[in-house]
Amino acid sequence: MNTNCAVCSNRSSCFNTLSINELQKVSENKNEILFRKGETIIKQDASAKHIYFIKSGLAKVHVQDESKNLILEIAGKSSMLGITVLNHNKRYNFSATAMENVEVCEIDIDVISNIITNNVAFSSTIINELNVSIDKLLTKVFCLSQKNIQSRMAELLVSFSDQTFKSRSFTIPMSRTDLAEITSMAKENVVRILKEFEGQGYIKVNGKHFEILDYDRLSKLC
Amino acid sequence: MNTNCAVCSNRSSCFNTLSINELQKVSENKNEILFRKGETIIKQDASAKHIYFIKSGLAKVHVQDESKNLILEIAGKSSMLGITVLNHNKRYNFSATAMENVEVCEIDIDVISNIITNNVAFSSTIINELNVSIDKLLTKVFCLSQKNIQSRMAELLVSFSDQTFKSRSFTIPMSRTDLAEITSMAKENVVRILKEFEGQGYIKVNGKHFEILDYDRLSKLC
DNA sequence: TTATTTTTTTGATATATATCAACAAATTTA
DNA sequence: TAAATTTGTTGATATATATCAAAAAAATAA
Repeated sequence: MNTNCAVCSNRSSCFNTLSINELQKVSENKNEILFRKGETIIKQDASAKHIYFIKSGLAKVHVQDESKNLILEIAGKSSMLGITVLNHNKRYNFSATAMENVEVCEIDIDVISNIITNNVAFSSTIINELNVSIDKLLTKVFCLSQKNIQSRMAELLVSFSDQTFKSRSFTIPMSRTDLAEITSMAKENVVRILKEFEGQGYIKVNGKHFEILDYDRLSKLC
Repeated sequence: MNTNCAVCSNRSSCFNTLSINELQKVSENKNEILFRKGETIIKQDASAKHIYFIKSGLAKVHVQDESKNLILEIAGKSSMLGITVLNHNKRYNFSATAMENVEVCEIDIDVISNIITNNVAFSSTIINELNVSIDKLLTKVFCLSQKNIQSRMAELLVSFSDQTFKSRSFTIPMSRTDLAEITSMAKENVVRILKEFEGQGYIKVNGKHFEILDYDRLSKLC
C-alpha cells in the first residue's frame, strides 16, 4: 500500500528535483491515508507535523473562528497542503476537510524542511508553489471584498468548470452551505442566484449536478 | 549615495545569509531611489524586473481593477516588495505607491533569482518571508469577508498602533479614502465609525492624528 | 417501509452598508 | 491674498444582502 516515491507516478512535480536518497528518505517518512467524507485532514491551530499531498478526491481548505467559516479553495489531485507553514508557523493556519473519499500522502514536515535546507532546486519549486498560492489569495481577497454575490457565484462556477472538474458538466460533492462558505454569502442566496442563472439560461442545475450552458456570458459576470 | 550592502545597517535580515561575493553582486545591481508622496513604486501588471526593499517611509500595497482599489497592507521600513513574483509571475500582481517620501533599494530580480538557485540558506529565508505574507493574507481575507465594518476599523487601528507606528499615538500619512480602501468600506462610513469610536471613548481623532485611549476595548471589537 | 433528521427552497422582513447630495474645511494653485 | 480644487463631514435615502420562518424535498435511520 505504501508506494515508494521514487516510482510513484502520482507524485507532485516538486519531487522531480529530489535525489534518489532524498526520495528514499521521504518514502520512509510518509503514510498513505484514506480520509472519508467529512473527516478532518488538517485542523487549524493544531501543531504542524506533516505536509499532505492529495492523490485523489476533493478536500476543502478553510479558515474558521468560533462562529464563521470561510472556504478558501477546493483542493484536488496533486495539491500539496501545509507548505505554507514551512519555516514560519508551528501551527496550521487553516483546516482541510475531505468532501468525499480522499487519498493522501502524509509526509513528515521535518523531512521536507531538511530537504529544503539542502536542495536548492527543491526549495526553488517550493517558492514557486507558495507564490502560486499568494497569487490565488490575492485574487480571492479582491473578489470577496469588491464583487457582488452574482459575480462571486459566476466566478466559482467558472473555476469549477475550468479547474476543479475540467468539464462544462460536473457533480459537486458539497452542499449549498459549502457553496455559501466559498463565496461568502448566505446559503439562501446561493439557491436564489443559481435559480436566477438558470432562468437566464447560463446554467442547468439538478441537485448537485451542474451544467454550464453559456460559458461566455457567465464569464462576463465575473 | 549607493551604500555597499556588505556594510549597510538597514538591510533586511534575509541578506545576512549572503556571502561576501553575493553581497557584492547585489550591491552592483541595485539602485537607491527616493519616491515622493503619491509616486508609483510598483505598478500592477508591469513586467517584474526588480524587488524593492524599503529603507524608510510608508507605502501602500494594493490591488486594482478598472474601478476598484483594495489596499492590502501599509508597508514600512524593512519590508521587501516583489518577492511574491519570484519563480512564478513575470508581472507584478499588485501595485505599491508611496504615501510619503519613501527611500527604497531597487534590486535586479535576476540577481535575487540567481542567489536563490545557489544559496539554500537565503531561499529558506525567502520561504519564511512568503509564508509570513500568506499568514497575513489569510487573516485579511477572513477579516474582510466575515467581519463588520466596526470590527474591521478597530482591527486597522490596533494594527497601526502595534505594527505600523508602534505607538498609541500616531499621525497617518493617508486620507479617509485610503482608510476606506484598506478596510473595504465607503469613505463616509470611515468618518462615521471614527466618530462613533470617539464617542465611546476608544480613541481621539484630530484630522490625521490619532490617539488610542482604550486599547483593550478597541481590541475586543476585532 | 415509515419515521426522523437534515438539506433545500421560498417568501417576507430586517439590517448593514453604500450611495447621493449638499455643505464645510482644508489644501493647493494662481 | 483670493480663487480653485480637493478632502472631509453630515443627513437622507437606496440597495444589496442577511436573517427569519415555514414548507418541501431529500437523505438517513429505525
